Amino acid sequence: MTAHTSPATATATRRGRRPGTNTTRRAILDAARVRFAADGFTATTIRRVAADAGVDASLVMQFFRSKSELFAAVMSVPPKALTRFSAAFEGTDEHLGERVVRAFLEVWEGDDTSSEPLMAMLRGAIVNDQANEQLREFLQERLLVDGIASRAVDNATLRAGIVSSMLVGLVVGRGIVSVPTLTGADRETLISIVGPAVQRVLVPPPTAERP
Amino acid sequence: MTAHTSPATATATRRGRRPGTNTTRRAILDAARVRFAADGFTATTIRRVAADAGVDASLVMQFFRSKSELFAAVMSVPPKALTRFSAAFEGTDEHLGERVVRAFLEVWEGDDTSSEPLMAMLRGAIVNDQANEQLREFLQERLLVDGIASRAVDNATLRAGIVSSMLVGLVVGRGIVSVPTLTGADRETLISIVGPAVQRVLVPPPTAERP
DNA sequence: CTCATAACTCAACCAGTGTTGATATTGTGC
DNA sequence: GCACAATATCAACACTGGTTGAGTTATGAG
Repeated sequence: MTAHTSPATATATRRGRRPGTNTTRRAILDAARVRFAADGFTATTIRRVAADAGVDASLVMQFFRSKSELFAAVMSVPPKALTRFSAAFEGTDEHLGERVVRAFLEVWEGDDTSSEPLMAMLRGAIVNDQANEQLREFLQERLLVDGIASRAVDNATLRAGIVSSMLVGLVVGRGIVSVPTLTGADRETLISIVGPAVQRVLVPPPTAERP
Repeated sequence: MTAHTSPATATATRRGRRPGTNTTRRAILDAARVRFAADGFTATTIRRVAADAGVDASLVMQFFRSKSELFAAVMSVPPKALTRFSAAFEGTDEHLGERVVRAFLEVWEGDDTSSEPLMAMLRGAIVNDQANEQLREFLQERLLVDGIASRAVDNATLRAGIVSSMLVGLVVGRGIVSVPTLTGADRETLISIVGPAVQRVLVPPPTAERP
């Protein structure tokens, strides 16, 4: 809504290269990240991103070759997030579930800037093949596997995948579907309820589990 | 891919009303259900649905007034599913979690015909407002609430929402993202792992839960 | 200074897509 | 049999949205 036909700055709609330092590429990326995270892949148009960045649409195409590549440049699992998860696995089994849930929620619902690529990935996963593959890989390999693989449990990988997908479901319910009950709950309450459940999946009690 | 310019049947591309009984409306609905469930809302075009049904696109518009209404006619939570869930709550607390998970998976991954409306709803939930609202309502009210509301637990509604969204996440991981580990696991294994976790959310042990 | 090159904008193309109005054929009630 | 409604196709409109090619202005190396 800000800049459309005539940006507020003095630059106006001049025709050629802009004077001064070169910030535009970054600006486009920022705008794209926001849009893709908020509106999803199909609902986000290049023209809109360009407008948000105060730039012509064709420039976007010149920097990134296509809409898909622009999306790919934005949608990702930040390495920070992966580190965060690995860290959650250090230490004893005792409150493992709780730690994992906390890490998950903090990473996904942290400050907007860092969670946007994740949201973009989620929202794109249904329509865009790259996002779908990225999410699959995330759920399959990158997330809890290396953490849990070292633990001596049956179906370790499966358990990791289950926990991941379930927590993604929780995030979707809060952030995309916006279920009032879920959005209304504060993080700690959520952790106190979900934590033990996740614990139960990751570290099953030795007594039961076999009918 | 089948019928486009010249359907395989003898009807050819005749101009007016077809002789015989009237099946076309149902055919359109069937085609739409399949497409919406498989490709999602935006990726599904009216022309494609029409082609699948062996019909001109404008006829689809005549029966259902718009793409959204066609989608609305297809995407839904079948009453059968709701009944199934209610039934899962009858009986003791003891294996409640297991029963709920089983009901959930059976309903969502049953024969294609009955699960397609649910899948359509899921795939549409990101792009289409109606689907989003329907899913929200499903997670919020229709699902486990009436079942769990009668039980004397703190945060009963919240717990219901948590379980629902987590199980939706599981279904998404299996059916939409197609995580190999998850798709590879058979339903009973899944139930045996997820059941206790869900149990832990719905019927928390009286001893713990307060740090 | 000069000139290649990078950073820009403009106008337009092109393919789809939802949607509509006109028309043709069949069924049905009188 | 006949008018009217229901069922069907066809052609085309309006519009969006990704993508492209040509032209315009700054930067930076030689």
